[in-house]
Amino acid sequence: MTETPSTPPAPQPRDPVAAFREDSANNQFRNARLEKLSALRAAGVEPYPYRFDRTWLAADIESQYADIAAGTETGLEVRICGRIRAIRNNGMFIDLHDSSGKIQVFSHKDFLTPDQIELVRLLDLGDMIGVTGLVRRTPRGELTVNASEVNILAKALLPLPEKYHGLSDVETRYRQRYLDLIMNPESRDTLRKRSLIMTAMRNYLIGEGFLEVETPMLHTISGGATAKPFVTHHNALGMDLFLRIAPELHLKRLIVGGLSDRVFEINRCFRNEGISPRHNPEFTTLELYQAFADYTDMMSLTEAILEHVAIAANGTTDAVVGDRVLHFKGPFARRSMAGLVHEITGVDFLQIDDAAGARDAARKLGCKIDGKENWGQALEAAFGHHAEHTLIQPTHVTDLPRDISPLAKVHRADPRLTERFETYANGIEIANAFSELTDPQDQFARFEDQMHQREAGNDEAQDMDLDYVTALEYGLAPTGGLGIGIDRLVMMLTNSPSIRDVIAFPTMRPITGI
RNA sequence: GAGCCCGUAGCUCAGCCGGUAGAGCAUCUGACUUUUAAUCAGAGGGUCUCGGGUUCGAACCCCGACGGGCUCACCA
Repeated sequence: MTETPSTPPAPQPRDPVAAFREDSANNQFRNARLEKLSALRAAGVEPYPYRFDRTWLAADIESQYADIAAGTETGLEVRICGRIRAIRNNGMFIDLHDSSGKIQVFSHKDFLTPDQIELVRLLDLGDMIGVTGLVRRTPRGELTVNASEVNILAKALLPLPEKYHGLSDVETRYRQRYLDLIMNPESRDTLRKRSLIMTAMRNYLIGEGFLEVETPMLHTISGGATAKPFVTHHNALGMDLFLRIAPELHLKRLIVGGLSDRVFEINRCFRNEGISPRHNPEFTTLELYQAFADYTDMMSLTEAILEHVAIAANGTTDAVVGDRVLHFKGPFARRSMAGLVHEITGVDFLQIDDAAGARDAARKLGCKIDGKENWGQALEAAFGHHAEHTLIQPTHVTDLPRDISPLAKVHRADPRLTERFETYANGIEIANAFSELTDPQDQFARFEDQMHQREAGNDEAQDMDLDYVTALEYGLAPTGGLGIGIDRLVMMLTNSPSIRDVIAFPTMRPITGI
């Protein structure tokens, strides 16, 4: 009997701490910089000091002296600080980058003590330094600070990526975002714009009388959306908890309680689903609820919010996405889901009465149908397959089926539909809103229907939330609700092809280190 | 979860039909004090992601693993 061809022996994982120590010790760049670090300390210079009094940002100096002629001395003494991004002529010229931009530093023996010249000799690309000196424009036209004092603020032990081609490896850019941000101005711009967008959104809503609130991330019942949750465990309670898939049910409880007639939350949701250029396991949403309003009010509000944040991001309601320009200027087109499908495919689902007929119709339209779909799911499938990707300019797709909208009020004109809309742009959904279902008995029945769907194998069906039904039994005012996917909105307003570009630290598999 | 593609120096990339590793920048040494991707001369730097296999010989061919990208599925 010959030896059984066994699976190859599992590679021994390296102890990551030992590996870090070993790799560091063998790193020629790091060792060269460690020697300079020692030389600094030997000269009495602390390479990691506590603070620096900055008086100017690079961009402010530039705008202040944009018009002075080459060769002009300003007489203004500034204290600037930032990261060394280029060294020319043996340290005589240093490009210093701060959060606002770049400025050149001139370090010459005429202005610096011999000790300071020695310190400059020990500087490397990537070091953080502070510089004191007079501003002038060189004969070659470069705005420059004539250093009279140089302070090291942080010695960099590792070299930066190459100055010309920069860092382009997408994996490194996402894993080591700090490097990406140092090297790629467009990454900084995108994440800064994200912050502007969120601030503008908050300010707008607060100006409209909305109260910002926080609701639980840890849920005992996974509700408010149809999605698979992450499960975690609380040791002291001895129970599993779900990371929330949506804040919806808690926010509406706050409306019931009268905390405010208008509440909103901008925060994270978690869904245990696939990762793609448009999906990250954790993502950020705006959800807001406005008492005494319905879904038509939400359409206007959606338009107002998108207009407002588009201008905050880009100064215009036009957003360039690839080779297209999206116009975030209301009013957006309003198209019913069934109407769109009818127009595009010629099939009018409203003329089909039963689920089996709807499934047949969807199947004939090329949709993947497994036979368990109800009428609304079949219509949704047809919409997803044929209509969704055609919606380039912002469009409210209205009157979604009741079957797929367990938290929305039945449409006042057609019991198969709800007063719900989703806003699409560039072929993807960015907003979802409805006249909230406020009838507790109807809500209870909808939850029961969801439970039946779950029993039938739909693991994304929502759980019964009896406390939420109880809240409704105390009376929820007519309420309009709206959710906006912040990440996707930021993608559109920053022309980012991947959701990972608009999330500072997107979810990545760890490096195993074998 | 499936399919396709990718992984070479710190970074950006070459590496042909399988013959034993290259460039630029960066680093180090020297020259040079008004540069702008500074320049010039020299030097060092590699477990070719990892593990098997085929072969006299593998960065290259085959199998597997790991990581990433795109597409699809699911969804926002």
